Amino acid sequence: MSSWIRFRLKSTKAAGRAINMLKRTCTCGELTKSDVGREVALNGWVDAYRDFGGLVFIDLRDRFGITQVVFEPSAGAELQARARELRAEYVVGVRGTVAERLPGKENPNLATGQIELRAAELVVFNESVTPPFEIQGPEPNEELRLTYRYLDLRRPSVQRVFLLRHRMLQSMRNSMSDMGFVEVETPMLGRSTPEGARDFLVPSRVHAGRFYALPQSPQLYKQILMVAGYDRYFQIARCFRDEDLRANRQPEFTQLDVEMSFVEDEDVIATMERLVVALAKEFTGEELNLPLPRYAYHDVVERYGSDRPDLRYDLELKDLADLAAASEFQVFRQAIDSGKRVRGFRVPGGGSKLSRKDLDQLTEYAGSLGAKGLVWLRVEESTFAGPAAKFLPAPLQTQFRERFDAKQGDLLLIVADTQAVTNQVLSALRSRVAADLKLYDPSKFHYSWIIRFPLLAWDAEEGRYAAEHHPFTMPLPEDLHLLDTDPAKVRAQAYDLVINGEEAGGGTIRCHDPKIQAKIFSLLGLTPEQAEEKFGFLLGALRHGAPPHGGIALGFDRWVMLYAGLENIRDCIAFPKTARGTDLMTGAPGTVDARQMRELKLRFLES
RNA sequence: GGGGAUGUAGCUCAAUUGGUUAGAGCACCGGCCUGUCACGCCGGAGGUUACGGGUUCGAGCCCCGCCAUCCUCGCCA
Repeated sequence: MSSWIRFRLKSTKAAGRAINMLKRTCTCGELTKSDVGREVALNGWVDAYRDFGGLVFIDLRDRFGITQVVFEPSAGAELQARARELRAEYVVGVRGTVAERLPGKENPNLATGQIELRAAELVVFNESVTPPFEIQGPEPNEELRLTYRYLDLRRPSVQRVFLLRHRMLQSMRNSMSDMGFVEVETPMLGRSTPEGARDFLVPSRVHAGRFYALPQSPQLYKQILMVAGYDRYFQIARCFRDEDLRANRQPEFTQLDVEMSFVEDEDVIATMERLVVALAKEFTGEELNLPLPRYAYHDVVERYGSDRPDLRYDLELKDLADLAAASEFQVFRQAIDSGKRVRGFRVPGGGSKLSRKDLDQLTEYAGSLGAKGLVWLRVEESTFAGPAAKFLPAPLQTQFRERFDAKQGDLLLIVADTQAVTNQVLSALRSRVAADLKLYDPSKFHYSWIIRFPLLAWDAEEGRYAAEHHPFTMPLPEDLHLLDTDPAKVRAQAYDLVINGEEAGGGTIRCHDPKIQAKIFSLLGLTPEQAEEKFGFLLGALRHGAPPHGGIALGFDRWVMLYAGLENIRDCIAFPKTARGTDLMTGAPGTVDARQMRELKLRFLES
């Protein structure tokens, strides 16, 4: 039994007894044979009732477990009659004696299956209308689960997730504190800053026409805390981004936000690895070897088509430019001639395991991601099979074989297109094929760091560079000279933690050198005046004695999702939003009345 | 904003090529039952097939529109 219940039981003993209150002495998950003979009281929800006329059984449920209660004739006709009225999800208190079950009547599926509670007193705290779905029944559809979230959250399989989330939160907080980090809260009502995602805005009543913005992350505050000398900061921070949602993306989410002073990237990475090792051990039982593998951004994009590759399986991409150029196959030739790329990967055993229909579906999938086609080649004893095979003469087929180290029964998947499209399509195909063919153990985890991201990315639409991470990132020292000559080649002191192909977190060493910062601003198309206007408070802080500093933010929800074995981030957020940002339980976002609008001096424009 | 999937009883699902009165299990209601634990047995009620149009002798099924949920591209670390 958890200690807080014992504490409450003691502390309330002397308090005045409310009428009809029957306080529990135990939870529904803890009674065993050693409790036989005790008089106890349980509180909980009716999970199931079985009425035999002369004998009534109730399964009583709370978050600790289920205990069978039996109402025998000897308890009195009146008590039995009232027990017979109980229905699913009624909330009751039962007092009685713990009894050993009759021989042969034990239930091995219940932790409490050796005993039952012989009821002597029953209090119905509350009845329940018939629930829209059964708490222990088949999984209702998600729309219904979110509408009746209070019932969904009552389901044991869901409670398991939130108990895990709680324990991970506690463990993380303790680890950070033990490593000397100070937890500081930063504001939710802040100032809108450019760059990054769209802000959620909150209108100011006092200052009509002005708005607060909910934080996309505590980024600027945590840097200011470093200037203020807090040295090691962390926060379990709620962040808000008003962008379209995905299976792993919610408009408000929780991140472990970290910042450290007097550090280089190695220090941040090493510190986070200690945390990852501790959590992995506690919640997955796995002992990780340190350091975790690290890959340079350019290498993983080349080898896997993604900056967050799922490395639980191999399926490494190969470049085929030279072979494609030597072929007569128009799809390949045209791609090469127009400066595009031809790349692909080998699926071990895929030639025999994937049917023609599977391959057609993969082709369709590739098309939906922007590819004009998908070249597939089944590797046979000495030849290739597939629509494109006839365009590849035997000597070239041999070279393909060697390039992929292909064996009979394998499958080659090849895409000819731009760098961006081949990346996108091939990385998506990698994960889909790996999942379809079960090329990895879904209960295992793969952790890696992706490092040396580009500092800047060219934004064709805006005609300027945009910060790849954020505008206060420090370039790699050896790339500093490229800021003037070839800014796109400058690599950043940036690092992402990737778990199973999910971006679990990312961070950078910050730029505390005003000269370098000024240069970056100018590349971003910001004049000193504009930079001052937008980030003045941070720049001001950086001029008042800023230590070298850097940090990271880990996506906590995604981490819980992975460790809970979930495929959807909503399932580890107690009250999540739908993909369109609504809350089906509360109806948010809702309208507000005219008086609130007037107070804020806002008017709704019909679109 | 684009692409895709789904929507049938309270829930989970079925319903041949467009063809009789849209079915099953669970839940619900009534009855019986002293050892069940997915209790069992008997009986009952429950449907605007998301919604709005259309085609057809006839639509759950085909067409158009629309709403909701999910996945995804764009977007977003």
